[in-house]
Amino acid sequence: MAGQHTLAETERAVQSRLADLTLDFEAMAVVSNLFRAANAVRNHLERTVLQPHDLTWTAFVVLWVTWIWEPIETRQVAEEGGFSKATLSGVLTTLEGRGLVTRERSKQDRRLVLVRLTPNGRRLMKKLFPEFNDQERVVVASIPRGERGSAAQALRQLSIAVQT
Amino acid sequence: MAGQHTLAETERAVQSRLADLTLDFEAMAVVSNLFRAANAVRNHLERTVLQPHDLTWTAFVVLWVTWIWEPIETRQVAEEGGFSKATLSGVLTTLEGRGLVTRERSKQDRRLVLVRLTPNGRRLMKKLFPEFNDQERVVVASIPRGERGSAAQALRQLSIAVQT
DNA sequence: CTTCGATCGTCCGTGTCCGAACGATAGCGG
DNA sequence: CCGCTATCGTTCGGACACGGACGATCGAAG
Repeated sequence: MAGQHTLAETERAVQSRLADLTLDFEAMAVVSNLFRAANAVRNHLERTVLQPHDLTWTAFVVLWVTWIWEPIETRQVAEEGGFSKATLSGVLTTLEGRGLVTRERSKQDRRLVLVRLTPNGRRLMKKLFPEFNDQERVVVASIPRGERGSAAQALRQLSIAVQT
Repeated sequence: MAGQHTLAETERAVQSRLADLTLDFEAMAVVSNLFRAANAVRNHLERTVLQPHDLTWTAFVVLWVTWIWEPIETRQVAEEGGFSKATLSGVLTTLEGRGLVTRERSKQDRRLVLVRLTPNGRRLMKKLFPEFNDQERVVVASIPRGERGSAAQALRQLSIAVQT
């Protein structure tokens, strides 16, 4: 939803299709801008930081979570990263093939699989994360310094509001 | 990034990996919560509104954009929806197969393809969009009424900040 | 010790999602 | 009117992304 039409134009167009219904355009604007922003920021970070290292977004998230919490169980990686176990399984196979992470069955509970970074993986993250954080700085530069905390809090509220 | 660790725990863990570097944790929190919120909201809307009608997120966005602006060129649909022309091409084929949209070559410029809704597609959207907007209301209910405008504006700023 | 329900990670099928390459078309300069 | 260059939508290959089904494993109840 990152088009060229203004909000007012969109409202007028929608209104003409559903003239008889009362709609919440403010809610529509918040949700629509949420996805527009998430898409734009993700594309920016992928282009500027991830693509030069031949990493996808999801692969980077997996590396990041593992880097911070290793050794970590796969279910926790999926939970922290916000995607399904099925998705993680494929990404882990890719990263394992590139020699960035290792899988290892837990001795205590042989249903679990522990994920770790290889030395190469750690070296990559030590170089990559500062670059990533630099670009995060660029992204939030448009929000006044004093409002960043409340912005993060409002976004957190959105997540909590829709949790089942 | 929707895990169980607190922000403070994460900061401490990251700091211990990069003790020698100055990082912007506030920027990190904003970006991370942005994706957490976008994912959570999308999942919520998919579950509550889209799945009962057997529609994916992207398919709904395509239908919505087309519904508002038809007839519309495919490049504009992709631009408004925030995905690539390649992605759109596949989704359009699916929607065409289900009899919800039509493709038509432009007479003026035969490189262009115009997209329209079928009567069935229009009927579906007329029923679906009010349901969607109802859930958008639920999502933003956690943000105080007076702050929704500025929240939408802040998100819009994020998109603009990373536009090349 | 044995059954049984719960939970783990993986696999499968289907549907996005993108960059790159492609053929078709348009509009320009000569 | 004829190449050149730009732009269009599609296709292709590879990597996500998810729900559901699966075998392996655990813990508890009997």
